Amino acid sequence: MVNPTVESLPDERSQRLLKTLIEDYIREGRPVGSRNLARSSGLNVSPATVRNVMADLEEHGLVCAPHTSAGRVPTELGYRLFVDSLLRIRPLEEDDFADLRERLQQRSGSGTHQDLIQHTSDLLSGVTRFAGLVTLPRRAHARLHQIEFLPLSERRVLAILVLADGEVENRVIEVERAYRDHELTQLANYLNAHCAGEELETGVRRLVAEMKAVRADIDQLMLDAIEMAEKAIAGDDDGDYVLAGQTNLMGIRDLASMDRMKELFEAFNEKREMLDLLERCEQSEGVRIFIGRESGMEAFGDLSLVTATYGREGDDLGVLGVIGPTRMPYDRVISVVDATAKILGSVFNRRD
Amino acid sequence: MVNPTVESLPDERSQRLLKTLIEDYIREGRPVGSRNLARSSGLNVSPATVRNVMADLEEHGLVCAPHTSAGRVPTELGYRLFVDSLLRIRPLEEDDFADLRERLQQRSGSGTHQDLIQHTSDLLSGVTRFAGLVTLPRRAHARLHQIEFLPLSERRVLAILVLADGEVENRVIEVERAYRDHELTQLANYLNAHCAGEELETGVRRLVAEMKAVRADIDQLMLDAIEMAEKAIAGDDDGDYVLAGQTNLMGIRDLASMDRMKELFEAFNEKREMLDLLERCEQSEGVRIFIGRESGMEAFGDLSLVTATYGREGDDLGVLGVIGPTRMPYDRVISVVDATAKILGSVFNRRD
DNA sequence: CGTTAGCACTCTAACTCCACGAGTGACACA
DNA sequence: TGTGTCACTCGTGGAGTTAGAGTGCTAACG
Repeated sequence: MVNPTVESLPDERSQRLLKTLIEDYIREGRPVGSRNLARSSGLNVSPATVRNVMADLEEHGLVCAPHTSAGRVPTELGYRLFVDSLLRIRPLEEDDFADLRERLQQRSGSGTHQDLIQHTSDLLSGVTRFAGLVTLPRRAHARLHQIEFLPLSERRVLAILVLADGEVENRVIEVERAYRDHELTQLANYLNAHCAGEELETGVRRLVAEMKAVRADIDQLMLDAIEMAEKAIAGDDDGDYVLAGQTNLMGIRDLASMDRMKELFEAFNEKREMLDLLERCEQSEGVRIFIGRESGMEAFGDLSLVTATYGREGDDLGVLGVIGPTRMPYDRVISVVDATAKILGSVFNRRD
Repeated sequence: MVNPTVESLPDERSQRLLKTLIEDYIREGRPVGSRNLARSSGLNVSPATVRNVMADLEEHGLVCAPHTSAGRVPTELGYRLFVDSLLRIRPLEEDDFADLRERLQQRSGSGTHQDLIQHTSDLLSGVTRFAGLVTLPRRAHARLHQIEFLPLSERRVLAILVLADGEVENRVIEVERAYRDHELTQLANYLNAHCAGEELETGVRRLVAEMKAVRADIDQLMLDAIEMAEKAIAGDDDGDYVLAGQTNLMGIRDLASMDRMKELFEAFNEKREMLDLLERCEQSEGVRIFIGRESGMEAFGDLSLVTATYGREGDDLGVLGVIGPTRMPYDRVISVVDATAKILGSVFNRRD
């Protein structure tokens, strides 16, 4: 298989034809034949010429014909080359961008992260008419505002983490011995004095480091405080995501069979595989696109995924994106995903 | 339309035939003809006789023929009469019951309500191979174990409700003036002393009543405490439910079209209509069955809903059930739903 | 009078046949 | 190298056919 760069198609005309072919196919959804392609490409060539070019493209693995006497359809490789080299994405119109920001911010003031994420996912789904997808922001980088401990029973303590952005989290932790009320208050005071304003993980890690440094005057209080803190922040940071508008995917897959749909929805429910996939996105800046099976998910058949990371100031918080048919209007979806990521990032920025 | 009681079918034989017809249809899924019905009914009658009976049943609106020369299919009215009068439900085998209990309890120890409910829903879905449905337990009747207040900022206080069953809830409440730490502690102490162990609503209501009674020695502390408490418990008690195994419904609806499926899934996502429906179930004891459009939901086409309330000691906490094709094995589903409700109720009972 | 056998009729599902249109590959020619 | 042409292929959709299942009706039977 040829490396799918634009170099594999040296001549301008082939590129032009592939581009219009894919655009036409995205628009119409049926294999496009040489006559139509010749016309809509704007090139002044005959269908026969187009057929020759098509034969070349087919050899490069960029298009294929579903059967002998049908038009051509782009392959995954074709799409790949299309989005990588042929597609000109213009950023969202200023109006649309403002509209998007408006609709996202109107919910950003109040409510939990969960609400905001849900709303963002709905928004992505609503605007694109495909499925929207947003991971919950990673908490590891959340800054601690305050921590409190509440005795629940003999050996169980409730830790309450208030984060800088207003989120509150409860963790029930098991402890070795019974603590008295004032002890817990003391522990909390100690931690609040030493870790407030810091990121959860680094805060605790710094404490441990300090402890080792001044080994001399370690007292039981500090030891307990650190142990508590470690237990409290060691929450289920396994990640999760919110999916919206799955139903938009129904009836998409060209002759969408129930079985494949079922398989897909079950994959969404499992979440594990999806999270793996999304994690892979987190590593790259900007918009990332998985076409069809490139995602590595079997159930993804004719679906593609367009993602971007969102975060504040270079610090990634999570991933958002859109799942739609491989045959989707990439330019628009890409702009929307990109813009939404930027807006969501700025919302988190402001919250902090 | 005739009242669908067993009285409308005075003779034994008609009932017997309707029963076998529905059983056969549930098993096979195709219209059943007179020859087959005559045989499988066990009655020693000829197909011709059966045809005569069928004509009667059709007149009563209990069965209908999809087209002239097909067998008969039960109508919604037919199913109604079937489940109301014809169906003998034997309670679950002791083994199956124990198995169910086992599988539910293995998760009951740890975890939040949400986890338990999710698991129950999964269980219902897994055992019946249809969609499981469980509402979150109403909190109004939850008993308070402890309440604490944490200052967040000038005018915002975080209320932490620890309930008797180990659930913890956070509420951010807006207050009129800034409270100092020790004031909040005092308020919490007051409330803990006076309301612990009581149900949220009754506790506060009793406080208000007491306050009115001893109008004389009301001090500001009490006033503030009550106001706080009212704000704290006035949470979003709008209810919610957990649905599992929706995918089991795909491919059910006889020639399941994507469009109807989509409509249905969207109804599930809306939740509002579903919650209305479930609320109606809460009023009756025991198992309740909605057949097809009886539910009042358009999207429910050929689906039926079997529900039961779960709770502790006559005190309803919520509703659970199974959504499946109208053509479902009611005896089994009913037993499973009934048993699950009982088991879940006892789990909550023990937690308390 | 209820039950049964027989019969003509109806409807569906599955199959074949066929014609049409869209599109292709190959080849010869400018 | 590009173009026009021609024979060929393939999927689609409609028409016609058949087989099977099942019905309603009627007349006969106990």
